This record gives sequence, structure tokens and C-alpha cells, in this order.
Amino acid sequence: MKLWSQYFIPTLKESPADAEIASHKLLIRAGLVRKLGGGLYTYLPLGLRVMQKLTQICREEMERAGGIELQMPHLHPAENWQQGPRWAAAREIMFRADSAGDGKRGPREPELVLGPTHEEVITPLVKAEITSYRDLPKNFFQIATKFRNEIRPRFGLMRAREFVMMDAYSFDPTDEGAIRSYHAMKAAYEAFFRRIGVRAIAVEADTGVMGGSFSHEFMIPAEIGDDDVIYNEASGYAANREKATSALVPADLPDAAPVGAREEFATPGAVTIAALEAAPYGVAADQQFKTLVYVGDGKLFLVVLRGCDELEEAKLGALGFGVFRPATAEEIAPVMGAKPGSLGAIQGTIQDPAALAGIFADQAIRLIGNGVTGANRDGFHVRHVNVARDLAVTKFGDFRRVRPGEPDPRSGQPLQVRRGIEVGHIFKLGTKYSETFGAVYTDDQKQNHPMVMGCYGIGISRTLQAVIEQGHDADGIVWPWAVAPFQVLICVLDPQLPEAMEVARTLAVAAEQAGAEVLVDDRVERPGVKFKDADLIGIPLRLTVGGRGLKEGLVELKGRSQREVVKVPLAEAAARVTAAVHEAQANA
RNA sequence: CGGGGUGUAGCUUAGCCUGGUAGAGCGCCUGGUUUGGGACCAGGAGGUCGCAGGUUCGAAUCCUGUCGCCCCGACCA
Repeated sequence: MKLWSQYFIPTLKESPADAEIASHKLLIRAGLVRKLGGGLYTYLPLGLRVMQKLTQICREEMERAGGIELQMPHLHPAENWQQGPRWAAAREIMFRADSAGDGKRGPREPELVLGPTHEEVITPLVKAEITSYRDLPKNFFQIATKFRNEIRPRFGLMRAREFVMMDAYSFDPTDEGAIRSYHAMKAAYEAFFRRIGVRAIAVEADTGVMGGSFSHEFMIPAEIGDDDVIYNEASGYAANREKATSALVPADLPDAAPVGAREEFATPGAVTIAALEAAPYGVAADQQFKTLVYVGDGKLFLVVLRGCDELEEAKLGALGFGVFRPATAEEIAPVMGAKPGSLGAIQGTIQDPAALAGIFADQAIRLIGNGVTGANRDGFHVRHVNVARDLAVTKFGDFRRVRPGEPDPRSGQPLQVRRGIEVGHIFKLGTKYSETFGAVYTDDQKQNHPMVMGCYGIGISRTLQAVIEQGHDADGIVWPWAVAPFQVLICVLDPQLPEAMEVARTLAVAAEQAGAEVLVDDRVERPGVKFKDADLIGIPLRLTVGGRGLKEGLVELKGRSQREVVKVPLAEAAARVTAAVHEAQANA
């Protein structure tokens, strides 16, 4: 039992100006966290208690799924990362640590970074310690603070520079084993989110800088989420926008027959899709080719899409370039022979085709029968362009951004879109890290193989805020029983009456014996203040003990999400509280 | 990093355009009256107006720079 007057719950009537969304405001108003700097937060006692609930439940589910908990350092030798496969991509989000704090390393000071995640630490550890198939599979996890120099921290704990994450790493001897581990983690994640009382859906996701063969994100549907989930309720298809695809192009689509010979025509000043759509050209956007130029690992490459489609840049990750970015006009002109706006992928018109690493075409361009593209000559385009006959495509792929309403790849029904908060991510990594770090084992035939890895993360601190985003009303937070900082709040309206405090203590003992954690509001405040605070901090079960009720021999019982108050005779109060706690536990 | 905004007391803010004594509400302290949904009265403490330059007789206010923070985009748990 904790007495409010002796605890620390600094609630606020007004929300600070820098909080924009409901969960962020409530986080601060309910006294859960305070900001130190951008993306840096102190967990106040109430916030810490919720964090502890989340980590404990997460730990239990990970252990149930066979996970083994350990704890790795927050400071990593930069060397580990330099030897790893993603130093170039990861370094921009990593904080470097140096003792002087002036951005320079002192003499004989190792170069250290603050860990954004731990593949580069766990893989060398496993390499050193595990060499036999007899010791596999293994799944190690930790719950620890991560550091990422987010380009833009925002929304409180939602995207922070320092945050708490559960990260797990599985090592299997075979690919089938790795898939089993992956599914065990997927099930553990589902159990975790179920237990903490939030709806989270698993969606197919892009593997991003992580690499690896496949992955799912766990999303909590919320308007303020910064990811788009593309889904179809009936078929169960759900994917992150970056990964989402549609059945726009039939697999058996025949190549269109060429119509007429290619023909160059003058288009002075027309350098956009829209300009060619307009008079006097009148070429529909879906009959134009959009030719984009990127730089991948130092070499230019082309991406060709329909004029009406947008590039989904994340999908370029499938091309295997370590780092890529849009090319500048200065880089483009000498290779293509024209400035952006007049570019095309027609064989023979590219000035220096040898300088290109490839021409990658979205498969949807096959829907174009007789299209128009740039002539690689400023102020000119080409008509009667036919994909099979004219374009020098290295490889077709899926590079376009899916739009709602397009056919679901599973059922053909229209796809829908909604916003979500990513709270977890699981990856089947494959052997990318084990090969780089030499994490191999010997099988029963004395053969060595790289271990097949998976990695898994849950943003615990982000989940804390997502719980609030999903569970609040106009008055404040509505905690699910399993993660509430306390389960029972006893509001003592007249704490100066010894009798009232006496009743409160008796009920607190009853609730505690039933297995609840109890907060007693013994502050000398007006009832209105206490009720407002009670709603704000969102404790699931509220008991009210007041002088007025006591005269009638009554106390009151109210669920945070219920409107009505139940008056209970004093003599039955302890039993009723016990019953209410048991019932809530059973439903949690 | 690009675009937009903002910085005045612990919190929310007015004042800035048009330069001239820094104001309010909440919170806090003292006393009194109140007492079942954020009470009232009286008194009080608390601000080098983010920082540094500049213009001016005079700068919270105008100019320049800088830092912090917020929002939109790329990135992520």
C-alpha cells in the first residue's frame, strides 16, 4: 500500500505546450514521465511501475517461448560495428561516446558507441561460446535501454533517443529451425500483447537496413501512428506500406504487341508527367514511363515506373545496394545525355550505358501498351514505346507504392489503409551476421555451417505510450488491469477522520490479500480534485471512503471504465473488494 | 538535413505588429471561510523576457547570429 501524500505523483491540470497527441499529454499530465531533453525522459514512480509491469510480462512470455535472458553492455567498441555488415548504414543513428565530450577521442581512448541494438555484440559472443550443433538452437534476449540518434524524436516516448527495448536473437542450425524459432517468437509476441490488453496486429514488413529474408511488424492501430498498414479484413492480408503489394498486374499478362515504330517528338519545356498529360500532348499518366535515377554504392541505376505511380523507395532495398539515394541533376546529365524530365530507358538512347548499374522496372509498366518516355535529349520525348521491344530492362520487380482500392494479392478484394504504431518487429535474418562474424557450428557429420539467425524487438517504452493511446477517454488514462501502476485506488475524502483512514486501511489489506496493489489517496484536498486526479491516472478500480458515506455505513466502488458507482455496506465492503479484484484478474 | 513555427515565473500564456514601469490564470506560501467532481476572500514569494551581438537616449518588442523546443518529410522499436 502506498499513501499518495507520501508518494510522488505530480499531476497537471494543463498539458505542456510541447505535447501534441493525447497519449503524450496524458503521460505528462498523469505524472508518469518528465522530459529532460528532446527524446529523453525520466520515468517518474507511476511511469516506472508501468514499465516494470510491461517488462515482467514480456520476460515471462519470452521465457515461456524458450528465451534465455542475459544483459549486454550499452557501450560498444566501434570495432564491432566496423566489422559488421551495416556500419555504413547504422553509423548515422549511433551516438559516439567519448570521455571528454568534445567529439574527439582522447589518447589511448577506445572508440565507443552507444548501442542502438545488439546483433554486433551477441553474434561474436555466440561465435566464441557455441561451436556444436548439440548446443543449438539458442534464443537470447535482454530488456535494456537503446540509444538511437533519431533524426527527429517526437511524440514523447513514441520516438525517443533513449528507449527501452526487449531484443532477442535466435541461433539455429538449419533454416527450418530458424523458421520454427521465428514462429515461436511471433506466438510469444501475440501472447505478450494479449496479456497487456492491447490489440496489436502482425503485418508483413520490409526488412530495411536489418537485412534478412522476411519479417513482421506488430502494429497497434491508432490514428497518430506513423506507419500505413495496407490490409484486407476478409483475407487477412496486412502489410506495412513499404512492403505492401497488390495484384494489379496479372501474373500471366502477355507482352503487348508493338503498335507502330518509335517516334521522337519535340516537347519544349515539358519536363513533368503532368505537362505531358496536358494539351497539346494529352498523354495519360498511366501511359507514360517515369524514369528515376538513383545512386547505389557509388553507381547510377534507373528505376522505371508508370507515370501515374509513385516509387516506394524502401522496395529498392531488394536490389541489394548497401546505401542508395536519388542522383543529382549533375550526376545524371553526363550518363543519360539529358536533364531530369527528358529521361528514358530506351536502349541505344542512353549516352553512357556502361555507367549504369542496372535498369530496374516496376512490373506495372507492362500494363503500358504504347507509351511515351523521355528521349534522353532535352526537350524531346518518344512515343510508341513498347516495353518488350524498346526498354533495356535489367530486372522487373515491385517498386511502386500500393494505393488503397487496388486488388488484394490474396483475395483480389479492394485493399484498405489505416495508420498504426509499430511496437514490435521480428526478422528472420538468415546467415548475414553469422557469416560476417564467423558464427559457425559443427554438425554431426563434422561439417561447419553458419548459424541461421533471427532477431526480434519490442519497443517497451513505446508500447507504454501506445497502451495509453489506445486506452484513454476525455478524463484521462484507462489502464488495462495487467499494466496499471496500481490496480486499486482508495480515495479517502476525509483523511483527517481517523475512522475513514481506518476503513481505508482495512479495505487496502483486503485488496492486497486478493492480489492487488493499492494506492490510498490520503491527501487533504477537496473531493473534486481527488476525483479528477483519479480519473487522470486511470487506476482500474476506485473505492471511495468519505465521512458522508460512513454515516450511512457505505463505501463506494467504481470501475474506471464504468460510469455507475456501486454503494456497498461497510460490513460487506472487504468481501466485495476481494470479489471485484478476483473478477478483474480473471478477465485480465 | 529540407520546409514551417516557437522561446516571457514550476505550468498555460498576454504584451511584440506600432520600442518607454513585465501582466494574468493555474500551481506554491500565510491567514480565514468552505468541504462529494479541479472552491472563495485577503495577503505574499517567484521573471537578467533562451543566449550573444547590433540599432536606439531607451529593446521582451526592431535587426543579425546562435542554441533549445514543437510540427510536416526521409528513418526507426
